[in-house]
Amino acid sequence: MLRLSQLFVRTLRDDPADAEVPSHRLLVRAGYIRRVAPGGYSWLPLGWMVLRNVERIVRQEMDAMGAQEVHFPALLPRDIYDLSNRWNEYGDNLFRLVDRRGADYLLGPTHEEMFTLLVKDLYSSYKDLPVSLYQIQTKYRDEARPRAGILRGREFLMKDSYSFDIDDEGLQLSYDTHRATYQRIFKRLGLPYVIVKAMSGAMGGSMSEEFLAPIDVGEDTFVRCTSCDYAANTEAVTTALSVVNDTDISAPQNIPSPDCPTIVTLVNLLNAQYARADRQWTAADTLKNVVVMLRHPDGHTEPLVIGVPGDREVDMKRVAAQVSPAEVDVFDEAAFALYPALVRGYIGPTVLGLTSTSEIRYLLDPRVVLGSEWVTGANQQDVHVAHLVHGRDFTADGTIEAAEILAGDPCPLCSSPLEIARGIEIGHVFQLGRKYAEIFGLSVLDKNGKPAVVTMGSYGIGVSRAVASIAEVFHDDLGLRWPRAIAPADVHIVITGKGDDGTTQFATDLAQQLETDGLKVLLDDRASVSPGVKFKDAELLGMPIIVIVGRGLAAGTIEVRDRLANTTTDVSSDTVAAHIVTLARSDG
RNA sequence: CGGGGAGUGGCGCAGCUUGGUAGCGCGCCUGGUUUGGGACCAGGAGGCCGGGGGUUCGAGUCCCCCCUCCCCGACCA
Repeated sequence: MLRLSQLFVRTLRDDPADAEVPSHRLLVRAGYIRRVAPGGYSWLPLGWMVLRNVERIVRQEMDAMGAQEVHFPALLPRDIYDLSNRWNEYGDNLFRLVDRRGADYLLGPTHEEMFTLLVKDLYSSYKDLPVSLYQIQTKYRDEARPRAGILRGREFLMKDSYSFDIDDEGLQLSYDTHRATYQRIFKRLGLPYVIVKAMSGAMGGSMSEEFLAPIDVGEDTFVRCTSCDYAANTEAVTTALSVVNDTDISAPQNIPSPDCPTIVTLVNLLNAQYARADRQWTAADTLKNVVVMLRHPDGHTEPLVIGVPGDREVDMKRVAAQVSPAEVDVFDEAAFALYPALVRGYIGPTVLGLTSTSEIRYLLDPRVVLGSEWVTGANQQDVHVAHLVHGRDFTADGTIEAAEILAGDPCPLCSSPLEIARGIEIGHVFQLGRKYAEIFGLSVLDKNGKPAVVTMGSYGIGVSRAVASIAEVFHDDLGLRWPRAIAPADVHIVITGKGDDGTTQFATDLAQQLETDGLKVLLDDRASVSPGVKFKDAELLGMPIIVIVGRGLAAGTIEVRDRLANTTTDVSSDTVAAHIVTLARSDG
């Protein structure tokens, strides 16, 4: 039994000034967490109970699917991460440190390397596979911008697991098993989620899906089809390729366009001086060429021009996801000086491409379809060119999904409109393939006695982030509202009375009875605290059931509030214990 | 790394324009009165006013430099 008179907690009357999102605000105000550094939080007793409850559910389900728990150090030597090149690839997000002998160490941001080496260390036969291992570990990432309390910390608790299979069919099975387990976990946690297609990013590999909790304060943007079940992170949305067959387009025509370096000025000029008979020119008629500088993990840089329809912005997040592990830098003045072929404001496709004289890589968004005609830069100051046809007058080195995705865009599967929403990434399942196995030489002997490279999957759940996500979903104006499965206690008993009126005695007996019945009770036994304060605290702290032992006791009734359903019931003091036990064991 | 906001007892804030004894509310301690919606009275404790340099008889306040935090973007469980 938890007694509020003894519990190490202090609730705050006012919202902390530095907290914006509800989970951060309420977790601090209710005394669940305290900030100690940017992206670093201490867990106080109530918060720690919630975190451990989430962890327990995750662990139970992982064990139930047959995965086995291990535990690695967070402090890891550099050489292992040099082999996978992640000492470099991870960039500034890696916490690096040096020991007394001058040796480089890092704090693990994720543990693919360690798991791969561990399996290599112990296993050497196909008979040993498949195997899935996991750990629940504190991870460290030196995030550029930690935010929203424990939603994005620099130190956070994560369940990461890895599957090892002899062939692709096995990997698919392991992947499906993890996926199903994740669905069970999030159901038990009470977290709503959408499974979206994702980019494989810096990890390499192929099939990848994210579990997003659809919450507006989330950092991921995803699309969902309004009619079929297509859903994807905007980074991973694909555009159906099509072709225009119009052989009746005029030859390219240069048009003088002084002081028209932007799409808006260009469209205005076209309508003023080159008005077309059928309709107005729009930004969608223009081909916008955006230059970025790619910085590869080995340090070398490369310019890249991306062509998108002029009515769309380039979504740098999408670009970054597709050029990963290279990083995208802005193309600044100094860079333009190095590449005179690129005329700022008048860049056009005719001088671009790896096989052109400029040797600058040129990629097109798939919306710039083969056979379509465009107005675009003519690669000289103050000149644009019209009637330039993709495939006839210019080609590119390939396609890149770069244009921003807008609500109403057609679904790539069924062409119905897409809707856009924000979400918190609470889980990620991923077919890694053989990348790490090859790097670390993880192979086993197959049936024929020949070495076969193992194929891997990697799967993560942000445990501490799940706590924040649950708080985001389950709160109201008054405070937190924990689902029964993860609440620090099942019942919060409030005593309002003078102490000599029998309320304290009754409440204490009731608490004892409920504990005997297997419930966890938080008893507000504070003397000389006014009822108003106790009510406010009970609502803020968020136990799913609030029981008030007060003035009704004289008439033989106890007030039972269901914080989740937001209902209040007066129950006879004789039967209240049974009533509460039943309520606590119901769904919710 | 770009843009915006902010650093004053544990928490929330005022004071700065116009330099002159560091304040308010909450919380905390003591005593008393209260007890169904953040009670009341009286008395208390607690502050290198983010840091460093300057200007001045005198700086929380004016000037310069630095640091930190929060929010929005670029990056990621």
